[in-house]
Amino acid sequence: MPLDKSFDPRAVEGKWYARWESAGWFAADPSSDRPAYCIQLPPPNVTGTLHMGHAFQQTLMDALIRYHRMRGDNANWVIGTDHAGIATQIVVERQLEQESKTRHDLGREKFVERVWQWKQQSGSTITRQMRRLGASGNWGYADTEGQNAGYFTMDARMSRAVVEVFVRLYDEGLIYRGKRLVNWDPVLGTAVSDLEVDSEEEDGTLWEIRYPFEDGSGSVVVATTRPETMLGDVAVAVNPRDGRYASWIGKNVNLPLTGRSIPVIADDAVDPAFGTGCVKITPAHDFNDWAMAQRHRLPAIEILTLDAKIKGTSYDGLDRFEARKKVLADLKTQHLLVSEKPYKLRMPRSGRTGEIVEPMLTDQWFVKMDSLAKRGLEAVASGAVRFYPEHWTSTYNQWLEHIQDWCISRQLWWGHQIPAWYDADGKIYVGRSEEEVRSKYGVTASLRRDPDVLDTWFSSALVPFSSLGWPEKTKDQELFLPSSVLVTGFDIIFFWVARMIMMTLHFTDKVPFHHVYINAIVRDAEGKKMSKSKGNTLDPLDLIDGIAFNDLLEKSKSGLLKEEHRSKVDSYIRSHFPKGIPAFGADALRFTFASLASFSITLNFDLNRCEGYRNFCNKLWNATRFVLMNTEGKDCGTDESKPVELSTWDKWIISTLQRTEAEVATGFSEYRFDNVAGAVYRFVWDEYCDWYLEVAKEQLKSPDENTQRGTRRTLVRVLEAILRLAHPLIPFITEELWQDVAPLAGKKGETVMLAPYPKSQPEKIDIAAEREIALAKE
RNA sequence: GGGUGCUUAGCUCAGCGGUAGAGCGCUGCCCUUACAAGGCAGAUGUCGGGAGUUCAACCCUCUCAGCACCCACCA
Repeated sequence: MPLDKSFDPRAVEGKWYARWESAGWFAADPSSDRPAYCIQLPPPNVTGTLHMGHAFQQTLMDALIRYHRMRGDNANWVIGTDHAGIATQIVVERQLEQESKTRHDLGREKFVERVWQWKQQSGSTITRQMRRLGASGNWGYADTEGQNAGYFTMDARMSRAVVEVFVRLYDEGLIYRGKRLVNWDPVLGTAVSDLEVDSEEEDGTLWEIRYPFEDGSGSVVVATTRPETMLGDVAVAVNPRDGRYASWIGKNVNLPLTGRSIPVIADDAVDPAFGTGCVKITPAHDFNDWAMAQRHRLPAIEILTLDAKIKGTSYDGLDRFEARKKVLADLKTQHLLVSEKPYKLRMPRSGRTGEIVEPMLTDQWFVKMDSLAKRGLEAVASGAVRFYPEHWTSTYNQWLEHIQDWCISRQLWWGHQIPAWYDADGKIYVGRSEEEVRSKYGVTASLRRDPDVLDTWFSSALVPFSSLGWPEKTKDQELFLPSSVLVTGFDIIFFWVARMIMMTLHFTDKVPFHHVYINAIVRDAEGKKMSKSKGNTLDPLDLIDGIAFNDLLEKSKSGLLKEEHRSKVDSYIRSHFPKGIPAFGADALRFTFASLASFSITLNFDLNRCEGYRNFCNKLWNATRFVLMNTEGKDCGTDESKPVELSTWDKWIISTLQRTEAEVATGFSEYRFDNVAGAVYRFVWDEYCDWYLEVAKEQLKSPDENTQRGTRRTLVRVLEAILRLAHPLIPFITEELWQDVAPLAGKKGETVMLAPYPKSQPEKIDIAAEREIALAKE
């Protein structure tokens, strides 16, 4: 049956994915002694949906996995999803909000139950979408929940590893608990780590406030962006070398609005050139001030509650921003407000909620980082772990060289609860379970478990070994640890990559992976960040399936609350997608990603490119159509005993194929997917289609049987090799076509995905033929 | 303040110490039975500015300018 006149991705994609998966061809072989090739998927948020960044990243991983699988490696793409503590908890809390409830109305147990329900309900979305992309993940591996979605970071098996790691680190003195100043999200009511705080420049005000000397001899003027914190001031600091103020050091000022007496102290950290050169010191609510207070043995006076309301003064109960207004007004009436100037400052906001973070003195759990970081640095310095592109090494090093202890406790309900218990005196007991704690420490009195959960990244850091069955000794750890390459975004080098390296080294003495490929960030065609409020986000599924204009418009605006965003998105869609988006198919999308995957930091996704590569798929389809029309049912030279006559053109295309195969191999080994795609593209279009097929048309008219046979043989053999060569990038179309082409080329096998990958054979390079054809082309 | 990357055709990007490349777009002609999602022909760039090294620089060095990003406690 002849092929359709043009390639229709819809007609082939669905059937082949189902076939591959049900045949079990994605699975690794745990008993094989073939070389292992393993990739750990950065586990996406279990309740998330696939975005362009995922699709890009996963295309590259799938290409690598398919390439190595075809090369005969024991390929294992370990898949899983992440419980995404804060993000997921927020989603469910918003749902509750719709019902006018808070999580406290439900209580912890019921709330967590509710999150699990949400997870069960929406948890399969992203893995379903990955399948549409053709991702040949090892779905059944580490799949404790029977959903063919790999591991889940909160499933029993993964959780066990988390507890084990926590207990061991605690016993080794690498985890400690203490009262520290931490970044606090007052709306979520939890600590967040340094990394989870983003500060952007914003418009603020710099106020100057007068603090009179106690002895009536004048006053000090301090500059501040946060006047309300003066309620917690314990000192005013000046630089010891600042001549203007030398005589003030040691004197006391009367802290306005409170009547407290506080000293003027000297500290090098004060910049004489900034503001007035005098700084108010609020140790309980500022990191700098805290450090300074430590140096001068000053007390910390807490003036904020955990929900950021003033406490312990006459402003009691006022929200921090209300308090600011009132403090300023009161200072004004007392003529103590000297000036008020607009000022740009960096506002620290919680990464998840956008709320202004408040440094807050609280009891938290920390991981001591210095020794772990040292090993992490060594692993990269020695080349045991290598970054692609290499320049990311400096980013990694810089962070590890200045690392702070990691605050791992979160005051949330969704996550791994910390395995620590307290007795009535507040004494801490850490163990794998309450039973273990009781027997280990001989405790009989009542114990209360620490209510906090762990930072989501704590469990993510363990994935390279926890997904392979740790703490048990497993064959899989021998085979698949270290994994071959980690493909991920630069934004999580600190959050995740560095922590995996440190944790995996610490617990297994192995690096988690040999290579780290840092992929580009996907932007829109103009290089702008994709964001929902701009309307320039693309849904990978819409590129595969296509979407009508009206549906796209509605979809892009859904969930947008602000009218200004809605109208902006409206006009963006109207101008950029007046006809919606045509269906390009998964192969075209994948090929586009690969083609754009150079080593640059951003990938500007251009729909026109995608269209070009859909055309490429169509070209391949039609080339196959031509070959089939001319070879099916005819003698293609499968019988080696029959003589064939190969023309210079035949020898040339075979020779050029060898070069292309070598180019592809180099591209894969360097993670230059753009070069892989480019080599395939040029060979198929510029050489095979534009030249060889045209020449073959003539050769097939030759009266000589042997020439005809040789031409047909070359046509099908080269095409069959092309299909295998291109399969890692465009799996669906190549599988569909290979089924028809392979038998003509004398190849057997159920699927192209397990056929051997073409390997360049230098002996088939024919320089004379190449030279001759180069001339002929001119 | 520290660090990283970028600046090449209208757009998005490759590139190499030795005569400037791709895709898309553009111009003209072709519905020639594999493909109009196509074919053939064609136009387009003092490779950000300046200086240096070299027989030779888009590529190496220095410097200036602009853009982007990351980290950091200037109130």
